[in-house]
Amino acid sequence: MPIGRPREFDTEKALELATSLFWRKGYEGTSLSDLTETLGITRPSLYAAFGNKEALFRLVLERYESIAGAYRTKALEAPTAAKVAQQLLEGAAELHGDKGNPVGCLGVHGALACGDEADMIRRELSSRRIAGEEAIRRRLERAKVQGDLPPDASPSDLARYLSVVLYGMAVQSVGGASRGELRRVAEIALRQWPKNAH
Amino acid sequence: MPIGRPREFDTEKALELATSLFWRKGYEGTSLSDLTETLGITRPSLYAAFGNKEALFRLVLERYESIAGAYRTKALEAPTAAKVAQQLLEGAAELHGDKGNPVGCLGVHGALACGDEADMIRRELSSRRIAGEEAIRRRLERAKVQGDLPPDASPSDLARYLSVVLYGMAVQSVGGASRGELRRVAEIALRQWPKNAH
DNA sequence: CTAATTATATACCGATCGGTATTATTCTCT
DNA sequence: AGAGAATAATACCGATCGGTATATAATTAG
Repeated sequence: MPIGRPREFDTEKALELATSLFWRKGYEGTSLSDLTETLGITRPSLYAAFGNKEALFRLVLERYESIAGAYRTKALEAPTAAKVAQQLLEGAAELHGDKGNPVGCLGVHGALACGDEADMIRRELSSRRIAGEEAIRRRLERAKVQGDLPPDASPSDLARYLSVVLYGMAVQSVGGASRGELRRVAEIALRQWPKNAH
Repeated sequence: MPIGRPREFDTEKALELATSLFWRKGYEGTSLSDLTETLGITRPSLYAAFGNKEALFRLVLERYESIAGAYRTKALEAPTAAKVAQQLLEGAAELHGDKGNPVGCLGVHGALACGDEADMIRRELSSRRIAGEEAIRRRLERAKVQGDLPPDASPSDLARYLSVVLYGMAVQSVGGASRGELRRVAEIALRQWPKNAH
C-alpha cells in the first residue's frame, strides 16, 4: 500500500461517472460543481487525483475512445472494404441506439462550438475526428490495393462520406432516434457502396 | 419617426453580427461581452433592443433559417424526389463550403451539449431539427403518392437518412472540409437514391 | 512514539457570467 | 419652452465559473 492517507474513492468509478457527465453535457456544459456532486468528492480531491478540469476531460476522452469507440478499431480489421463500412455504420447504430448510453457522441458534441477558454479542447476533438477519418481512408486504400474496391473508387472520398454519416448519426441520436431507425439509416447509407466487378 | 431618442445603431446590422457570432461559438460559447464588443453597443442598449440573450438568439435563429436555410425550403419545391434530395445535399455543400460563412451549422452545433441553463435552447434547436426532417418526410410521401418513388421506399427512412447526411456535413465542415470535398460527399450520398422502374 | 506523506474538508480567491438600477442625453409632441 | 418618451453610458448586482490556501485526518516509515 502506498505511503500516506489512502484515497477514499475509486478513481476508475469516478472516471466512469465523469465520462457519462461529459458525454451528456459536453466539456463547457459540465461544471466543476456538476463533477464534484456526481462523483461524490470534494474539489481538492478531484484536483489532487486528476489535475484539473481539462486533464480530467482528456482522461475521460481516452476512456471513451477505448470503450465506446472500440467498434471503430474493430471495424477497421474487417476483411473487406464493404464489411468495414458495414461494421462502422452498424456499430454506430448500436452505440447511439443503446438506451443505456447518453445520446450523441462525446467526440462530436463534446466541444463543437464553445467559448475561447475551451478552444484547446475544441481543437483536440477536431484533430481526433480527422485522425479517425484518416484511419478509415488508409484502410480503404489498402482495400483498393487488394482489389477490394473498384479502381475508380476514391478512398478519401469514401472515408469522408463514412465519417459524415457517422457524425450525422451521432447528431440524429440526440433527437431521440431509436436503434432500429439508426440501423435503417446505416442500411440506406450502405446501399451505394461501390460494387466490385470481379 | 418614432417618439423618443433615436437608436444609434442599425438593428439589422447588429443581428447580422450576432448571427455570425452565435454561428461560430454557439449559444453558451457566446458571452454578453462578446456580443456587446462585436456589435459595438452597450449592455443596456442590447437589452432594450432585443430583450435578453435568449430572445436575441431566437431572433438570430429566425434570421439564420430564412437566409442560410433558404436552400432547404427551395429544395423541397423541386419537381422530383431525386431532385429534392440532390438540391438538399448540394445546397448544404455550398453553404458549408462557403469560406465566407462560419463553419458548421447554427442549428446543429448551436447547443448540442450544454449546461442546464441553456437547456431551453437545446430543446428548441432539437425540435427544429425534427421539424426539418418532418418537412422532408412529408415531401417524400407526396413524391411516393405521385409515383415519384418506388413503392417499397420508406419516406421516413429516406428523410432520416438525408437529415443524417446534412448534419454530418455540418460537423465535417467544422474540421475544415472544402466545398469540393463536401460536393463529393453529396454525390456519393445520392448514388443510392432509389431508382424508379417506370 | 515521532516524522514524513498523502488525502480530506472548509473556506476562500479573482474573474466572468447574465442582467439591471440609475442617471444623462436626445428626440417628438403640445 | 417644457413635458413625456425612448435610448445611451456608467456602474453595479448576486451567482457561478475554474481553481486554491489552509488546516486536519489517516496512513507508512523509522
